[in-house]
Amino acid sequence: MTAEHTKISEEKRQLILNAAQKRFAHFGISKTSMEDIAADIGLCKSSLYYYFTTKEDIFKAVIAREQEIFIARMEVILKKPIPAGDKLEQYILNQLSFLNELANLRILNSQTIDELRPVISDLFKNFSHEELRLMRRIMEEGKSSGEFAIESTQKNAELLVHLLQGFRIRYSKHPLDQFSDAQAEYHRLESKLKLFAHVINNGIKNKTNGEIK
Amino acid sequence: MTAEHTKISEEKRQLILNAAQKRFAHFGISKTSMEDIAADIGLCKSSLYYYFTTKEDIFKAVIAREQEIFIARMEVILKKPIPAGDKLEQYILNQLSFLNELANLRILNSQTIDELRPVISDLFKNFSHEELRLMRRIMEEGKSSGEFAIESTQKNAELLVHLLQGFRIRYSKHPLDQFSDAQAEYHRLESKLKLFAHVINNGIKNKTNGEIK
DNA sequence: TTTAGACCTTTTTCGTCAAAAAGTCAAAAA
DNA sequence: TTTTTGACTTTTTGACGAAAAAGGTCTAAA
Repeated sequence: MTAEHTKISEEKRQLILNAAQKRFAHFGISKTSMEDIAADIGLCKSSLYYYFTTKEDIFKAVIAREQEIFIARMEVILKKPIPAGDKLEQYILNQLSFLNELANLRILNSQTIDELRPVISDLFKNFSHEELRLMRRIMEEGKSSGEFAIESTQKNAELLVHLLQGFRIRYSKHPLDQFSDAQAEYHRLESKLKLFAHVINNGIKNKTNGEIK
Repeated sequence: MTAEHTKISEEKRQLILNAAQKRFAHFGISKTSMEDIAADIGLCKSSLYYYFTTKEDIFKAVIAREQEIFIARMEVILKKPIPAGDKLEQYILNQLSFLNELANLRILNSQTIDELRPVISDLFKNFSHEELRLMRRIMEEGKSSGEFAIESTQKNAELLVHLLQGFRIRYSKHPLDQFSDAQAEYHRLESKLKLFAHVINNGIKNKTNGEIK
């Protein structure tokens, strides 16, 4: 019987992931040892192997959890009884929080990427697929309601997802917390995302709804 | 008297840059020695130091030249007697060739980036500034002619440049030549950029011109 | 079911040293 | 005067092996 089946085990798994995530964010993956993680929650190193098979497994779980949280939050948005354009805007604005979390995790740190390229690549592919699924739903909804004037929901969804992913990468190269005032930077980024949502919405909407920024 | 002042010198400088660029593309920066570059054009290593102060200097010059070529090509587009929307589209579509050249140069190779982070950062900042200047000109032109319905030319230009830069980074992570059929991948990317141009154009244009994809 | 300690194996780290590459300079060549 | 060179010094790299650290396994015990 594997550990995940009991409630207690699942809680401890989360504890381990929390500790690992903090360590990873502070020191990076390679500078975080299994002993460190174990010590943080008062366990012996070998106990971690009861819950996870390898260190890489823990890393994957940390990222996957973060991605699942993001996807879940987006699912909530998709279920709201609001126009597709508004959903799109909220989706775009939510990049902000996700961006911060990823940046803190230093997944994008090039050293980390070199070490774990295939792992990250897999996680990224899967996540990308999920994002695309959500975005396509927004597109389909907007198209079938006549709100969006688009031809291919697939292509438009792909474009948007890729733009957002590029945006994330670009901004995680210039992390917010480093230099300038983080708060100000945050607001600047937010207003950029708002403009982005506005332009895109304008760009794919039917010509009936008219106001311009 | 420095070397750049004579015509002969300038030509030799370009020869050196060509040789260096080829080497960098093939073997990466660290695996290219000054001797290699010199030998390629039948010179002695120490002669290179007559034209460039350091190896890093050569690298910077290679990148800068590539960026200048891109900027110059965009300047040509800006001078054409066509609507701002068409200029914008052409600007966006030209990402494609630039992307390939950058990818070939392996600037984005993470090892390289780690070695030369501050250098690249500087070059990137300057280039970013140039791009912004060009994009702002397109925005201003479109706004003053009434073609674009935008409020802040600065903010819209910034948004577009950042989206394009993100797009470039994203796609250079998945280089074209590697796996799948390069030709097919190229066309897919091109059609994505076309859609991008279309959506953006639609998004910022006045409501008078109406056709929808 | 969960944990810890002993244990083994693999990976990193660290020092050292020789080779390679970067960079300097005065003199020669054009 | 501009350009090139070879001899030179300084700095960086890569290989090697020993020691330390970290990853991972297993059994006994709580």
